Amino acid sequence: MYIKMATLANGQADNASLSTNGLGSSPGSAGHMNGLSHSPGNPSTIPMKDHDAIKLFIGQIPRNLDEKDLKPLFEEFGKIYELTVLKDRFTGMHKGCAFLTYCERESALKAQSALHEQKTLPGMNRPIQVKPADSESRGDRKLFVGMLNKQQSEDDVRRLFEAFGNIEECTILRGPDGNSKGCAFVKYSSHAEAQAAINALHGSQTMPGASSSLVVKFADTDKERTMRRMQQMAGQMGMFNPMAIPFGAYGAYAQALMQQQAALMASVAQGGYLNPMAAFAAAQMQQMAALNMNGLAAAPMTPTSGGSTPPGITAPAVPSIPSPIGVNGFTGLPPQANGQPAAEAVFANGIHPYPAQSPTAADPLQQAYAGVQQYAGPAYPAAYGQISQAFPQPPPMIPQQQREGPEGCNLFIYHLPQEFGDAELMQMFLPFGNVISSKVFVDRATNQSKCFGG
DNA sequence: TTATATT
Repeated sequence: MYIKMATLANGQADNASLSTNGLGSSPGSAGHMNGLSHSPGNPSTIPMKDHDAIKLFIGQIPRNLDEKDLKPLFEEFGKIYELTVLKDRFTGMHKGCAFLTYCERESALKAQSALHEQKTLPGMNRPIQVKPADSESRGDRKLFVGMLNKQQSEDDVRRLFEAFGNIEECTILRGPDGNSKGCAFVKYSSHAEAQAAINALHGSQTMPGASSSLVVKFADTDKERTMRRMQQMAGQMGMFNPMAIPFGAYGAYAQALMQQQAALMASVAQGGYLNPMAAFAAAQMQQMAALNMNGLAAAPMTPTSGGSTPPGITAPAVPSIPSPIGVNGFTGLPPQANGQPAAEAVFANGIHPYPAQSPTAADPLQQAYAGVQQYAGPAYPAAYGQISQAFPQPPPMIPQQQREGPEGCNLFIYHLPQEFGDAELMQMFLPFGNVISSKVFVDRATNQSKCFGG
């Protein structure tokens, strides 16, 4: 009864709160099933929470701790209403954080002041985070601040921003060595404060040593962050990396497998054994599905948000641009990942594969490799071997009958004409010597040539 | 020059 009345008094009444049992709050949805929470049904055992209870976000949790391990730590501060470790929706992988709601608001406040950044759980190198979950507050209030002087401290940044509102958090982004990356996050109590800071400070000054004036803007949304990560990853491995093929073709299968293999996956990932491609694929399988894996064209990436257009991937629509055929060694890694551009030996078409002296300068998505390089090793070595660790019985991602020549004799060819098949490919290269095998990669869905092969 | 996570 108390709850029902309190709920109504608070103006929060909805259908749920007026349901037959009078319970105004229902914790979580499916998520709480695995968590620690009350068992509905027996009134005498139903824990009730304050109508103004605070849902806390707990961060920096070792991935080997689950709800029952965490419970004792937090019970010190009061009766727990709900405790849920966050897990990846597909892989089940522990995300290293949790949500915690106490029955009483006061318990949450006590826990926050006693624990937030006050201790570090075993195996973590940052202190535990205990603070109201994002869902508890509304609106964009976190700013990204760029073009700071690398010497500036959190206090310096606070001083710069405090005039515009109450700063809840201020963090300088630092590399592993502790050096500032010249940017920071500043979180205000409200959106209005954040906006005021943007209006007053963005572009207002240039810090010593910075290459342009101060940047003050709302921090990236999730979607933007994901896009950024994909771009970075794409740049690191190169969009022509043949390793992309198995993931593209078997993405759905891999995804299903990953659910079954969640535990193994998690431990492998924690151990750091997955290569970037595999880790990327595991983490971003969802997003990857929307991508055309050959990297030339991309499906429109959710142009739903009214915000800024996601940069990068969709921009260079190469297919309409005729490109010279390129021939490249299968190294399993993109050329730029090998450090120096590999042997600039023979270029069949005379076009240099890289922008002169500056392989890193160009947009990786626009780097159309064209040239001949030696095959550094067996096909698909790097990732195939390691993926096997995560997939004990990997699907036949690579045609087993595909023949591979001796080391140094295998070539990766791209920018093939659409109509090229295996035979044409072989024909083209026969004049240069005995061809053991030729294979043009074909999109399984469309049966269209992907315009590259080996 | 966008982090260690936010059902």
